[in-house]
Amino acid sequence: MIKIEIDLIIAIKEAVKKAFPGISANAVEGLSLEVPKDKRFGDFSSNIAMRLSRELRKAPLDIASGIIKHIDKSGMIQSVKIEKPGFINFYISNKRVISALEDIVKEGVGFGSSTLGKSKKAQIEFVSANPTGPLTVAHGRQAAIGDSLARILKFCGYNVIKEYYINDEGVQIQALGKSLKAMFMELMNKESEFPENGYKGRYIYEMAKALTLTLSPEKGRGKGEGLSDDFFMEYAVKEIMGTITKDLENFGVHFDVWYSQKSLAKSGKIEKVLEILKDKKFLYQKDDATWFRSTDFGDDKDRVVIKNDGSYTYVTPDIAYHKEKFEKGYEKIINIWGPDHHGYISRIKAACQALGYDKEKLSILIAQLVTLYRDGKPVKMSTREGEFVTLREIINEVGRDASRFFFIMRRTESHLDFDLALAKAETMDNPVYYIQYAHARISSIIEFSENVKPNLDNLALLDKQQEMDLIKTLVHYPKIIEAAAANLEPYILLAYLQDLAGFFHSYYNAYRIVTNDKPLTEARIVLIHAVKNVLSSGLNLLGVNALEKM
RNA sequence: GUCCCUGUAGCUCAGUUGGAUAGAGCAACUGCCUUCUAAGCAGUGGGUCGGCCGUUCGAAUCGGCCCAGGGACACCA
Repeated sequence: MIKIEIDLIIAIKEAVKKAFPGISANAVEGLSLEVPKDKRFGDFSSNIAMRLSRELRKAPLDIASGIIKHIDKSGMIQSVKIEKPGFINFYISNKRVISALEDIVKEGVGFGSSTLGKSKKAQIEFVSANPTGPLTVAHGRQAAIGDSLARILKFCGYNVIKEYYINDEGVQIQALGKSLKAMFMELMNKESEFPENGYKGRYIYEMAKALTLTLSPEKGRGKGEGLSDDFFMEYAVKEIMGTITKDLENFGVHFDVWYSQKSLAKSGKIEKVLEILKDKKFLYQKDDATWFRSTDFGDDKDRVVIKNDGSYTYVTPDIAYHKEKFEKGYEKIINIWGPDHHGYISRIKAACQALGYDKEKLSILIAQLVTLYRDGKPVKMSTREGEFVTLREIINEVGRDASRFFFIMRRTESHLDFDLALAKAETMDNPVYYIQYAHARISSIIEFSENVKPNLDNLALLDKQQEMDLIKTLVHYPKIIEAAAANLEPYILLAYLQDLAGFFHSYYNAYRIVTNDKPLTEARIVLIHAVKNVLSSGLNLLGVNALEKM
């Protein structure tokens, strides 16, 4: 909560106690203010009068007028008005707004950051794409959201670890190895058999082609004899993980931990977690398989953890993996999954509860589908068939900034239409440039006025409507950051930056920053510096560059 | 069939967790560059918040029942 708000709430609480001495203590506890959508209703609004109506058995309007009699209107408050049903609306004085700007300037680049997270350990696992092919648009969205979220949480004082879970074993990986082998054999004019669930993408061909060059006949295995399935499998995983890592780095996404499922399997942790579940009586045998009683925790049906052939299902290692997350002491565990994993939420949460962990610490976000539009038509995709648009292609086509921005533009759980032409357009249609342009414009003005020093002494000269709007918007930045963190939604920040940029463009067109009036210019330069700082801070949290020139 | 998500302006979407006359961008139309970046600004038009009922001071928001679209319902990963 921001300082003005805290001061206001204290003032209201005192006024309520003075106006209605007999009021119960908890009536004013947890009192919060609202920022009205419409400026006409003031800078902050309170519904306390309506809330107290029942307890006091009085009309909200009467309660409101009783309260405002006891509110000190000197200093921070310009005026207080009562509106129809019983709202009390507060209009903050210019003086108080300007002192808020002073505080913002003094905080500098740290403005907006907080210690809300209290250095608690947080882990965010995202992308975690199977190494069976290149990253696609869908992964791009998860990468952009996850990385931005990590930055925001860090800004809020969390100790954040970004983790990628590598699914480097299992049926799909075997199919990948076999696909590569088949392609390699074909290129060597040897008999080959393409697996039923094989991967047909162009990247398979390219890997096979590269192998034909590196595996020389002199080494005695050039024709493919003696090359095991495992060899091809490991080779393919290594290669693909290499390109995935590179793509992510190019996208500005850096992971702290790469967690291999294979290593998890080798560690014996899967057997251990099964033992624990068994001891707790959450496992039973049926049809030669071992089942987990996930229905005890609200899942639709029980789940198989050991198949009748003795192998594990997909969830089994994942249960062990999640146990480890809790064991490592993370207070906030965030997973970002694709929509196809929707059904797994309840079973993973069930497993965590069965193991005795607090499921509230685990947030599983589903990053909904991305529909790519090219020339107004949706682009169809299928990984198996090799028909897909890769993240790399998107970055090459529209650039890193625009792609990150577009991926974050909508709520995580809502479908996203990604229009390639729009993202690429360097015109006013494109919202990325709108924000970057505001930042570049400010840089340009600052450069133009390099002989003018920002001067805090003259801030009282700021009295224009647009100036107050700008400062009030800046004041809300910390609240926005908190909201984005609390809701795990970076788009809240993005929308705010659009607003802020809008207020700046408006101001810029209404008034000149640099004039012959030196004190006024000094004050305005202070203001635009503050705007620039917040724009750059916010863009940075989204992983988008704040450009000095455009 | 069961469960989950979605339904708000011509299009793409917000709506501060129940607040006031429901907003933004795009598209359409009208203006603004001899002065700090026109990738910008100012303005106009555009709505049965899918429908009905309920909860209360107050509902796009909460509950129930319908309608429409999408997704998930493996001893696949």
